[in-house]
Amino acid sequence: MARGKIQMRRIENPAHRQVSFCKRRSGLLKKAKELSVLCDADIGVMIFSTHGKLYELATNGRSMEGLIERYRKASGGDEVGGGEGNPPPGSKQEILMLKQEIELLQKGLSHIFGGEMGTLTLNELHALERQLEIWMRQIRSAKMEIMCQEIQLLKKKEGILIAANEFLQGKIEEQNGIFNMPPILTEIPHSLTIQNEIFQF
Amino acid sequence: MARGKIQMRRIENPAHRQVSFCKRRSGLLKKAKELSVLCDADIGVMIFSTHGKLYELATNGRSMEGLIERYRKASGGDEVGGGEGNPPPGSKQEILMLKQEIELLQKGLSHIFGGEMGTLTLNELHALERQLEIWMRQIRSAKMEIMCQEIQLLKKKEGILIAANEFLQGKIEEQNGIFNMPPILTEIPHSLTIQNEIFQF
DNA sequence: AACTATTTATAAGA
DNA sequence: TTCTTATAAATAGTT
Repeated sequence: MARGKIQMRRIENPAHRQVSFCKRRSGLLKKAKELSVLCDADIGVMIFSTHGKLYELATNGRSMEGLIERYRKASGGDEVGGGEGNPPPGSKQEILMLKQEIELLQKGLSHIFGGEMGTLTLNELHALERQLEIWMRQIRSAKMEIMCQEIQLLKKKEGILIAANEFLQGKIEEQNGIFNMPPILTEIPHSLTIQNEIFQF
Repeated sequence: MARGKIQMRRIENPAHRQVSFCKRRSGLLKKAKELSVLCDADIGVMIFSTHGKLYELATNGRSMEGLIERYRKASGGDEVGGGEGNPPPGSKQEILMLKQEIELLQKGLSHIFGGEMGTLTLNELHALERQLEIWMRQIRSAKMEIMCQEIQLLKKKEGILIAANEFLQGKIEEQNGIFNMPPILTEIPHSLTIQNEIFQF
Protein backbone atom coordinates (compact mmCIF):
# COMPACT_ATOMS: atom_id res chain seq x y z
CA MET A 1 0.00 0.00 0.00
CA ALA A 2 2.88 2.24 -0.31
CA ARG A 3 5.78 2.69 -2.62
CA GLY A 4 3.71 0.84 -5.13
CA LYS A 5 0.60 -1.21 -5.13
CA ILE A 6 0.83 -4.93 -4.61
CA GLN A 7 -1.22 -7.72 -6.08
CA MET A 8 -3.67 -9.40 -3.79
CA ARG A 9 -2.04 -12.78 -3.77
CA ARG A 10 0.40 -14.69 -1.66
CA ILE A 11 3.77 -12.96 -1.42
CA GLU A 12 6.23 -15.45 -2.86
CA ASN A 13 9.44 -14.13 -1.36
CA PRO A 14 9.51 -15.68 2.15
CA ALA A 15 11.42 -12.81 3.70
CA HIS A 16 9.05 -10.23 2.32
CA ARG A 17 6.11 -12.38 3.34
CA GLN A 18 7.39 -12.63 6.90
CA VAL A 19 7.90 -8.88 7.16
CA SER A 20 4.48 -8.14 5.76
CA PHE A 21 2.93 -10.69 8.08
CA CYS A 22 4.47 -8.96 11.03
CA LYS A 23 3.44 -5.48 9.96
CA ARG A 24 -0.05 -6.33 8.85
CA ARG A 25 -0.69 -8.55 11.84
CA SER A 26 0.01 -5.70 14.21
CA GLY A 27 -2.05 -3.42 12.01
CA LEU A 28 -4.99 -5.80 12.09
CA LEU A 29 -4.88 -6.18 15.85
CA LYS A 30 -4.65 -2.43 16.26
CA LYS A 31 -7.70 -1.95 14.06
CA ALA A 32 -9.58 -4.55 16.05
CA LYS A 33 -8.79 -2.81 19.31
CA GLU A 34 -9.83 0.53 17.85
CA LEU A 35 -13.12 -0.84 16.62
CA SER A 36 -13.87 -2.39 19.98
CA VAL A 37 -13.10 0.81 21.86
CA LEU A 38 -14.74 3.28 19.50
CA CYS A 39 -17.89 1.27 18.89
CA ASP A 40 -18.15 -0.66 22.12
CA ALA A 41 -17.96 -4.03 20.43
CA ASP A 42 -16.44 -7.25 21.68
CA ILE A 43 -13.96 -8.72 19.25
CA GLY A 44 -11.94 -11.89 19.08
CA VAL A 45 -9.20 -12.44 16.53
CA MET A 46 -7.23 -15.63 15.93
CA ILE A 47 -4.30 -15.59 13.53
CA PHE A 48 -2.39 -18.73 12.58
CA SER A 49 0.85 -18.11 10.73
CA THR A 50 1.88 -20.35 7.87
CA HIS A 51 3.72 -22.55 10.30
CA GLY A 52 0.87 -22.74 12.76
CA LYS A 53 1.94 -20.22 15.34
CA LEU A 54 -1.03 -18.61 17.06
CA TYR A 55 -1.53 -14.90 17.58
CA GLU A 56 -4.72 -13.91 19.35
CA LEU A 57 -6.66 -10.94 20.61
CA ALA A 58 -9.75 -10.67 22.77
CA THR A 59 -10.84 -7.10 23.35
CA ASN A 60 -12.34 -5.35 26.36
CA GLY A 61 -10.90 -7.80 28.84
CA ARG A 62 -12.96 -10.60 27.41
CA SER A 63 -11.41 -14.02 27.28
CA MET A 64 -11.20 -15.85 24.01
CA GLU A 65 -13.00 -18.77 25.60
CA GLY A 66 -15.81 -16.47 26.62
CA LEU A 67 -16.07 -15.12 23.11
CA ILE A 68 -16.08 -18.63 21.70
CA GLU A 69 -18.97 -19.54 24.00
CA ARG A 70 -20.78 -16.47 22.86
CA TYR A 71 -20.00 -17.31 19.26
CA ARG A 72 -21.54 -20.74 19.61
CA LYS A 73 -24.61 -19.22 21.17
CA ALA A 74 -24.98 -16.55 18.53
CA SER A 75 -24.18 -18.60 15.45
CA GLY A 76 -26.05 -21.73 16.43
CA GLY A 77 -29.78 -22.05 17.00
CA ASP A 78 -31.12 -18.56 17.48
CA GLU A 79 -33.38 -18.33 20.49
CA VAL A 80 -36.85 -17.01 19.69
CA GLY A 81 -37.51 -13.56 21.02
CA GLY A 82 -33.88 -12.68 21.58
CA GLY A 83 -33.81 -13.15 25.33
CA GLU A 84 -37.40 -12.07 25.97
CA GLY A 85 -38.99 -13.77 28.91
CA ASN A 86 -36.65 -16.66 29.59
CA PRO A 87 -35.51 -16.77 33.18
CA PRO A 88 -34.19 -20.33 33.40
CA PRO A 89 -35.11 -22.37 36.50
CA GLY A 90 -31.64 -22.84 37.92
CA SER A 91 -30.37 -19.35 37.28
CA LYS A 92 -31.09 -17.84 40.68
CA GLN A 93 -28.24 -19.80 42.19
CA GLU A 94 -25.95 -18.67 39.42
CA ILE A 95 -26.86 -15.07 39.97
CA LEU A 96 -26.23 -15.30 43.68
CA MET A 97 -22.81 -16.76 43.03
CA LEU A 98 -22.06 -14.03 40.55
CA LYS A 99 -22.97 -11.42 43.09
CA GLN A 100 -20.71 -12.98 45.66
CA GLU A 101 -17.82 -12.87 43.25
CA ILE A 102 -18.48 -9.27 42.45
CA GLU A 103 -18.47 -8.43 46.15
CA LEU A 104 -15.18 -10.25 46.46
CA LEU A 105 -13.78 -8.11 43.71
CA GLN A 106 -15.00 -5.00 45.48
CA LYS A 107 -13.29 -6.05 48.67
CA GLY A 108 -10.07 -6.66 46.82
CA LEU A 109 -10.21 -3.25 45.23
CA SER A 110 -10.96 -1.34 48.41
CA HIS A 111 -8.16 -3.18 50.16
CA ILE A 112 -5.73 -2.22 47.49
CA PHE A 113 -6.77 1.40 47.28
CA GLY A 114 -7.37 1.86 51.00
CA GLY A 115 -4.15 0.36 52.22
CA GLU A 116 -0.56 0.92 51.35
CA MET A 117 -0.04 2.24 47.87
CA GLY A 118 3.19 1.55 46.10
CA THR A 119 4.92 3.32 43.29
CA LEU A 120 3.49 2.77 39.93
CA THR A 121 5.43 3.59 36.85
CA LEU A 122 3.70 5.61 34.20
CA ASN A 123 3.21 2.47 32.16
CA GLU A 124 1.73 0.62 35.10
CA LEU A 125 -0.58 3.54 35.64
CA HIS A 126 -1.71 3.36 32.07
CA ALA A 127 -2.38 -0.32 32.51
CA LEU A 128 -4.29 0.40 35.69
CA GLU A 129 -6.40 3.00 33.98
CA ARG A 130 -7.32 0.58 31.26
CA GLN A 131 -8.04 -2.16 33.78
CA LEU A 132 -10.34 0.07 35.78
CA GLU A 133 -12.37 0.83 32.71
CA ILE A 134 -12.62 -2.85 31.91
CA TRP A 135 -13.61 -3.72 35.46
CA MET A 136 -16.30 -1.12 35.46
CA ARG A 137 -17.81 -2.47 32.29
CA GLN A 138 -17.75 -5.99 33.64
CA ILE A 139 -19.37 -5.05 36.92
CA ARG A 140 -21.96 -2.94 35.18
CA SER A 141 -22.92 -5.72 32.82
CA ALA A 142 -23.20 -8.16 35.70
CA LYS A 143 -25.50 -5.74 37.50
CA MET A 144 -27.47 -5.29 34.33
CA GLU A 145 -27.93 -9.00 34.03
CA ILE A 146 -29.33 -9.24 37.54
CA MET A 147 -31.55 -6.21 37.24
CA CYS A 148 -32.92 -7.28 33.89
CA GLN A 149 -33.84 -10.65 35.31
CA GLU A 150 -35.51 -9.00 38.29
CA ILE A 151 -37.54 -6.80 35.97
CA GLN A 152 -38.52 -9.78 33.85
CA LEU A 153 -39.69 -11.64 36.93
CA LEU A 154 -41.68 -8.71 38.25
CA LYS A 155 -43.36 -8.18 34.91
CA LYS A 156 -44.32 -11.81 34.76
CA LYS A 157 -45.74 -11.57 38.29
CA GLU A 158 -47.69 -8.52 37.28
CA GLY A 159 -49.24 -10.32 34.33
CA ILE A 160 -50.24 -13.30 36.46
CA LEU A 161 -51.77 -11.11 39.13
CA ILE A 162 -53.72 -9.00 36.66
CA ALA A 163 -55.09 -12.13 35.04
CA ALA A 164 -56.08 -13.59 38.40
CA ASN A 165 -57.61 -10.29 39.35
CA GLU A 166 -59.71 -10.12 36.22
CA PHE A 167 -60.83 -13.66 36.70
CA LEU A 168 -61.95 -13.01 40.27
CA GLN A 169 -63.67 -9.81 39.28
CA GLY A 170 -65.58 -11.71 36.61
CA LYS A 171 -66.54 -14.38 39.09
CA ILE A 172 -67.97 -11.82 41.46
CA GLU A 173 -69.97 -10.05 38.80
CA GLU A 174 -71.24 -13.36 37.51
CA GLN A 175 -72.34 -14.67 40.87
CA ASN A 176 -73.57 -11.49 42.46
CA GLY A 177 -75.00 -8.75 40.25
CA ILE A 178 -76.81 -7.18 43.21
CA PHE A 179 -73.93 -5.57 45.01
CA ASN A 180 -72.55 -3.90 41.85
CA MET A 181 -69.01 -3.39 43.04
CA PRO A 182 -66.69 -0.95 41.26
CA PRO A 183 -63.90 -2.62 39.25
CA ILE A 184 -60.74 -3.08 41.21
CA LEU A 185 -57.42 -2.44 39.60
CA THR A 186 -57.39 -4.54 36.50
CA GLU A 187 -55.37 -1.80 34.87
CA ILE A 188 -52.43 0.18 36.13
CA PRO A 189 -50.69 3.10 34.48
CA HIS A 190 -47.55 1.90 32.80
CA SER A 191 -45.89 5.18 32.02
CA LEU A 192 -42.58 4.20 33.52
CA THR A 193 -41.09 1.70 31.16
CA ILE A 194 -37.55 0.86 30.29
CA GLN A 195 -36.35 2.04 26.96
CA ASN A 196 -34.06 -0.25 25.08
CA GLU A 197 -31.30 2.31 24.83
CA ILE A 198 -30.70 1.74 28.49
CA PHE A 199 -29.13 -1.57 27.70
CA GLN A 200 -26.67 -0.20 25.24
CA PHE A 201 -23.80 0.16 27.69
CA MET B 1 -8.73 9.01 10.37
CA ALA B 2 -10.08 11.60 8.18
CA ARG B 3 -11.59 15.03 8.27
CA GLY B 4 -10.10 15.33 11.69
CA LYS B 5 -8.57 13.00 14.21
CA ILE B 6 -10.78 11.30 16.75
CA GLN B 7 -10.04 10.33 20.32
CA MET B 8 -9.56 6.66 21.08
CA ARG B 9 -12.61 6.22 23.23
CA ARG B 10 -16.19 5.13 22.82
CA ILE B 11 -18.06 7.33 20.37
CA GLU B 12 -20.90 8.78 22.41
CA ASN B 13 -23.22 9.79 19.58
CA PRO B 14 -25.11 6.56 18.77
CA ALA B 15 -25.59 7.44 15.12
CA HIS B 16 -21.93 8.21 14.62
CA ARG B 17 -21.02 5.10 16.56
CA GLN B 18 -23.22 2.95 14.35
CA VAL B 19 -21.77 4.42 11.16
CA SER B 20 -18.23 3.99 12.39
CA PHE B 21 -18.99 0.46 13.48
CA CYS B 22 -20.22 -0.38 10.01
CA LYS B 23 -17.26 1.20 8.22
CA ARG B 24 -14.57 -0.05 10.53
CA ARG B 25 -16.07 -3.50 10.71
CA SER B 26 -15.85 -3.87 6.96
CA GLY B 27 -12.39 -2.35 7.04
CA LEU B 28 -11.24 -4.83 9.66
CA LEU B 29 -12.61 -7.81 7.77
CA LYS B 30 -10.99 -6.59 4.58
CA LYS B 31 -7.65 -6.27 6.32
CA ALA B 32 -8.02 -9.74 7.73
CA LYS B 33 -8.69 -11.18 4.30
CA GLU B 34 -5.71 -9.34 2.86
CA LEU B 35 -3.40 -10.59 5.58
CA SER B 36 -4.56 -14.14 5.09
CA VAL B 37 -4.06 -13.99 1.33
CA LEU B 38 -0.79 -12.10 1.23
CA CYS B 39 0.89 -13.99 4.03
CA ASP B 40 -0.81 -17.34 3.78
CA ALA B 41 -2.25 -17.22 7.30
CA ASP B 42 -5.50 -18.64 8.63
CA ILE B 43 -7.54 -16.03 10.41
CA GLY B 44 -10.75 -16.06 12.38
CA VAL B 45 -12.51 -12.90 13.47
CA MET B 46 -15.56 -12.62 15.70
CA ILE B 47 -17.23 -9.26 16.20
CA PHE B 48 -20.12 -8.77 18.61
CA SER B 49 -21.91 -5.46 18.26
CA THR B 50 -23.10 -3.62 21.35
CA HIS B 51 -26.45 -5.33 21.08
CA GLY B 52 -24.84 -8.73 20.67
CA LYS B 53 -25.16 -9.24 16.95
CA LEU B 54 -22.41 -11.45 15.57
CA TYR B 55 -20.25 -10.70 12.54
CA GLU B 56 -17.69 -13.32 11.70
CA LEU B 57 -14.96 -14.15 9.24
CA ALA B 58 -12.96 -17.31 8.70
CA THR B 59 -10.41 -16.97 5.93
CA ASN B 60 -9.14 -19.38 3.30
CA GLY B 61 -12.29 -21.46 3.33
CA ARG B 62 -11.70 -22.45 6.92
CA SER B 63 -14.65 -22.84 9.21
CA MET B 64 -14.81 -20.91 12.44
CA GLU B 65 -15.34 -24.16 14.30
CA GLY B 66 -12.19 -25.53 12.75
CA LEU B 67 -10.25 -22.46 13.78
CA ILE B 68 -11.65 -22.73 17.28
CA GLU B 69 -10.46 -26.32 17.49
CA ARG B 70 -7.06 -25.23 16.32
CA TYR B 71 -7.11 -22.38 18.80
CA ARG B 72 -7.75 -24.74 21.68
CA LYS B 73 -4.83 -26.93 20.64
CA ALA B 74 -2.47 -24.03 20.06
CA SER B 75 -3.34 -22.06 23.17
CA GLY B 76 -2.25 -24.77 25.54
CA GLY B 77 -4.86 -27.47 25.20
CA ASP B 78 -5.90 -27.21 28.83
CA GLU B 79 -9.62 -27.58 29.44
CA VAL B 80 -11.26 -24.45 30.71
CA GLY B 81 -13.57 -25.19 33.59
CA GLY B 82 -14.13 -28.67 32.27
CA GLY B 83 -17.50 -27.59 30.94
CA GLU B 84 -16.62 -27.56 27.29
CA GLY B 85 -18.13 -30.88 26.32
CA ASN B 86 -21.72 -30.05 27.11
CA PRO B 87 -23.62 -27.14 25.63
CA PRO B 88 -25.34 -25.49 28.61
CA PRO B 89 -29.00 -24.63 28.07
CA GLY B 90 -30.42 -21.22 27.42
CA SER B 91 -29.30 -18.05 29.12
CA LYS B 92 -27.16 -19.82 31.68
CA GLN B 93 -24.47 -19.50 29.08
CA GLU B 94 -24.31 -15.78 29.50
CA ILE B 95 -23.97 -16.12 33.24
CA LEU B 96 -21.22 -18.68 32.92
CA MET B 97 -19.39 -16.35 30.63
CA LEU B 98 -19.64 -13.54 33.13
CA LYS B 99 -18.27 -15.74 35.85
CA GLN B 100 -15.38 -16.76 33.68
CA GLU B 101 -14.54 -13.20 32.92
CA ILE B 102 -14.76 -12.07 36.49
CA GLU B 103 -12.23 -14.73 37.35
CA LEU B 104 -10.07 -13.38 34.59
CA LEU B 105 -10.32 -9.91 36.08
CA GLN B 106 -9.33 -11.19 39.46
CA LYS B 107 -6.28 -12.75 37.93
CA GLY B 108 -5.41 -9.50 36.21
CA LEU B 109 -5.87 -7.61 39.44
CA SER B 110 -3.57 -9.79 41.46
CA HIS B 111 -1.04 -9.72 38.66
CA ILE B 112 -0.87 -5.96 38.52
CA PHE B 113 -0.84 -5.37 42.25
CA GLY B 114 0.81 -8.56 43.38
CA GLY B 115 4.15 -7.55 41.97
CA GLU B 116 6.18 -4.45 42.58
CA MET B 117 4.41 -1.81 44.64
CA GLY B 118 6.11 1.49 45.30
CA THR B 119 4.82 4.97 46.17
CA LEU B 120 2.50 7.00 44.04
CA THR B 121 3.66 10.42 42.99
CA LEU B 122 1.27 13.32 43.32
CA ASN B 123 0.63 13.34 39.61
CA GLU B 124 -0.09 9.65 39.62
CA LEU B 125 -2.49 10.14 42.51
CA HIS B 126 -4.30 12.83 40.58
CA ALA B 127 -4.67 10.54 37.63
CA LEU B 128 -5.96 7.80 39.84
CA GLU B 129 -8.38 10.13 41.57
CA ARG B 130 -9.75 11.30 38.27
CA GLN B 131 -10.26 7.73 37.20
CA LEU B 132 -12.11 6.86 40.38
CA GLU B 133 -14.35 9.87 39.99
CA ILE B 134 -15.24 8.73 36.52
CA TRP B 135 -15.99 5.36 37.95
CA MET B 136 -18.38 6.75 40.52
CA ARG B 137 -20.12 8.96 38.03
CA GLN B 138 -20.70 6.12 35.66
CA ILE B 139 -22.12 3.93 38.38
CA ARG B 140 -24.52 6.60 39.50
CA SER B 141 -25.69 7.05 35.97
CA ALA B 142 -29.19 8.03 35.15
CA LYS B 143 -29.73 4.75 33.41
CA MET B 144 -29.35 2.90 36.66
CA GLU B 145 -31.72 5.30 38.33
CA ILE B 146 -34.37 4.65 35.75
CA MET B 147 -34.03 0.93 36.16
CA CYS B 148 -34.35 1.23 39.92
CA GLN B 149 -37.46 3.30 39.50
CA GLU B 150 -38.89 0.69 37.19
CA ILE B 151 -38.28 -1.98 39.79
CA GLN B 152 -39.85 0.14 42.52
CA LEU B 153 -42.90 0.75 40.37
CA LEU B 154 -43.30 -2.91 39.55
CA LYS B 155 -43.02 -3.88 43.20
CA LYS B 156 -45.66 -1.31 44.12
CA LYS B 157 -47.93 -2.69 41.42
CA GLU B 158 -47.36 -6.15 42.77
CA GLY B 159 -48.40 -5.12 46.26
CA ILE B 160 -51.54 -3.39 45.03
CA LEU B 161 -52.53 -6.34 42.89
CA ILE B 162 -51.96 -8.83 45.67
CA ALA B 163 -54.09 -6.76 48.02
CA ALA B 164 -56.86 -6.47 45.45
CA ASN B 165 -56.59 -10.16 44.79
CA GLU B 166 -56.94 -11.03 48.46
CA PHE B 167 -59.90 -8.70 48.81
CA LEU B 168 -61.70 -10.28 45.86
CA GLN B 169 -60.92 -13.75 47.10
CA GLY B 170 -62.42 -12.87 50.47
CA LYS B 171 -65.49 -11.42 48.83
CA ILE B 172 -66.08 -14.60 46.90
CA GLU B 173 -65.68 -16.82 49.93
CA GLU B 174 -67.94 -14.55 51.94
CA GLN B 175 -70.72 -14.42 49.39
CA ASN B 176 -70.54 -17.90 48.02
CA GLY B 177 -69.38 -20.66 50.33
CA ILE B 178 -70.92 -23.34 48.13
CA PHE B 179 -68.52 -23.27 45.24
CA ASN B 180 -65.43 -23.58 47.46
CA MET B 181 -62.92 -22.28 44.94
CA PRO B 182 -59.22 -22.90 45.47
CA PRO B 183 -57.20 -19.79 46.41
CA ILE B 184 -55.77 -17.97 43.44
CA LEU B 185 -52.29 -16.54 43.60
CA THR B 186 -52.25 -14.39 46.68
CA GLU B 187 -48.67 -15.40 47.18
CA ILE B 188 -45.82 -15.67 44.73
CA PRO B 189 -42.31 -16.89 45.40
CA HIS B 190 -40.10 -13.92 45.94
CA SER B 191 -36.69 -15.47 46.02
CA LEU B 192 -35.28 -13.26 43.32
CA THR B 193 -34.78 -9.89 44.93
CA ILE B 194 -32.22 -7.22 44.46
CA GLN B 195 -29.95 -6.70 47.37
CA ASN B 196 -29.02 -3.16 48.13
CA GLU B 197 -25.30 -3.78 48.16
CA ILE B 198 -25.37 -3.94 44.42
CA PHE B 199 -26.16 -0.28 44.22
CA GLN B 200 -23.55 0.88 46.67
CA PHE B 201 -20.80 1.59 44.15
C1' DA C 1 14.27 -0.95 12.89
C1' DA C 2 13.58 3.57 10.56
C1' DC C 3 12.11 6.12 6.89
C1' DT C 4 8.88 7.93 3.40
C1' DA C 5 6.32 7.91 -0.85
C1' DT C 6 2.07 6.14 -1.76
C1' DT C 7 -1.95 3.69 -1.13
C1' DT C 8 -5.85 2.88 1.94
C1' DA C 9 -9.07 3.80 5.38
C1' DT C 10 -12.30 6.70 7.11
C1' DA C 11 -14.77 11.10 9.65
C1' DA C 12 -17.56 14.38 8.42
C1' DG C 13 -20.63 16.31 5.35
C1' DA C 14 -24.08 15.95 1.61
C1' DT D 1 -28.06 4.34 3.40
C1' DT D 2 -24.64 5.62 -0.01
C1' DC D 3 -21.37 8.96 -2.11
C1' DT D 4 -17.86 12.30 -1.79
C1' DT D 5 -13.75 14.25 -0.18
C1' DA D 6 -10.26 16.06 2.84
C1' DT D 7 -7.32 14.07 5.93
C1' DA D 8 -5.35 10.53 8.99
C1' DA D 9 -3.24 5.93 9.00
C1' DA D 10 -1.11 2.00 7.18
C1' DT D 11 2.38 0.08 4.80
C1' DA D 12 5.75 -1.58 0.49
C1' DG D 13 9.90 -0.83 -0.72
C1' DT D 14 14.11 1.18 0.65
C1' DT D 15 18.09 2.45 3.78
